[in-house]
Amino acid sequence: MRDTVSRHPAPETRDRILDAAEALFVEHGFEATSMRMITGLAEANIAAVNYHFGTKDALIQEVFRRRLTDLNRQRLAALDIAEAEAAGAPLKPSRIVHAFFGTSLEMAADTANGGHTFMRLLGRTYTEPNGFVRQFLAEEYAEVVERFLAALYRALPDVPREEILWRFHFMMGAMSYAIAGTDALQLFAGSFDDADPERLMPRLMSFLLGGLRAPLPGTENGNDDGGLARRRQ
Amino acid sequence: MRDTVSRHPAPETRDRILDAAEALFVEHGFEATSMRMITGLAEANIAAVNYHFGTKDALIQEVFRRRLTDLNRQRLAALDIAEAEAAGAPLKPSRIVHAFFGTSLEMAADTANGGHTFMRLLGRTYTEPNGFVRQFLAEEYAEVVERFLAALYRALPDVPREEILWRFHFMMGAMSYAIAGTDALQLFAGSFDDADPERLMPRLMSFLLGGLRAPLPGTENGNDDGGLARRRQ
DNA sequence: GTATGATTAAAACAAGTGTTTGATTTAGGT
DNA sequence: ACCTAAATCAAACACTTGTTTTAATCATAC
Repeated sequence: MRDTVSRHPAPETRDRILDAAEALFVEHGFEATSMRMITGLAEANIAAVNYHFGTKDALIQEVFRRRLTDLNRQRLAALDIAEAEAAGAPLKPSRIVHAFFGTSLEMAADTANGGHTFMRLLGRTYTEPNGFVRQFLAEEYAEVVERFLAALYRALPDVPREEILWRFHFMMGAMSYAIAGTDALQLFAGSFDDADPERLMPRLMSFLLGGLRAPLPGTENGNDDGGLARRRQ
Repeated sequence: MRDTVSRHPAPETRDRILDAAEALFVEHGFEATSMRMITGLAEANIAAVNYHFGTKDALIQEVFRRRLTDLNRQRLAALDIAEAEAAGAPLKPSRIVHAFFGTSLEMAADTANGGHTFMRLLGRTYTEPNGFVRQFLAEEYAEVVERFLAALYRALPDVPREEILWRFHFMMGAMSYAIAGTDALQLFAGSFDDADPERLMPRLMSFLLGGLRAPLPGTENGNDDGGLARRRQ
């Protein structure tokens, strides 16, 4: 039967399909990746994917679920540790940012086990409109986002929550591009070689924190938006 | 003949196809959008797209070209003005950032003529691996990126060029998400209503400039990366 | 009005899509 | 040994894909 987990330790075909799908999705996108490409790379029969997952959409969902559950658990764990150390006091923004994006980049640094592949895929998917994938992401993210936003609200009590929300969103964008990384960078900088992932983490962190702690729009000091923020709130 | 511009002022069918394609691409992606969806929405015959553009790939390319040429011209014009005002002196980073991202957001603010639609599509495409589209983008962007990077290098002589390049990349990511905007934000913040595009510009500008001018990674003061940047360069 | 070239139209093309079927193999429990 | 359920397989399903073909229409110039 097609119910996912059986008594037996689950043969390897299922996992080979997931790995192949993940790799092909990030390279060609969901729609451009056919079942035959997947089963071909996984060296499985074409019917295997329907047998193990039911439909292509269910396969896509499972590709996300298996990694995202882990990732979000790590994120929450990192936040737990930080909050435990703070012993009730509001966290420093940098700790929060690091708990979230640090774990993300750690997974992205894992090129051997496909973590990097997956994070690229994830970054793209936020802005993609794959109806059911978005819905699924929203559910999978609900708790994590709630916890981290709450932490940021406490850490930055003077900043309007709306603003924090947007900046968190911007940070996600920067991270997404950071992970897409060199491939995308070469797009507008032909001669570019330094892709040292060791340096990516501090690079991104500096940028994110700089953005998060930037003076609020509408503030007159140091903002200098070129005269475009005439409208004050 | 299928040569693009004829003697006659070009009938409207061609443009209807481009508009329809643009709208559908941003909603479903390139591969998931079929010719029949396009010609259906454009109220044209299925053969019309091959007649006017040759192939689907050529159509995709033209969807980008017609807007990107304009956008990049505006970006360069904005930079020209800024440099003229500076009269040879290095520009302020904020002016450069504003010349680039301000024009981008202006196009994104145009919801009536499809500018918003296109900018969302563009933001996604940077990180997408559509072989020939990426190649095309690289060519189309070459001059603009060269000019803006050169301006930033002059404006921030103390910052390693490598670092500037990365931060420019991060800024592109933040902008991409900013434009993807509310749709993506609702993904992890269900109750969210403020999508006022008037406020987006100053919001993003503050964040971008904060990130661009953040202390360099490895710098000991104010960095606070949570202790992960042990490795010093 | 007729010739000319650009555009549109309907129909078909081969190839590829996700999914299903039914038979066959594999493995484990009693 | 037999039985049973899980897993794999080859083949076919109905349908959609991008593209091409051939004929019909349209507008304009002479």
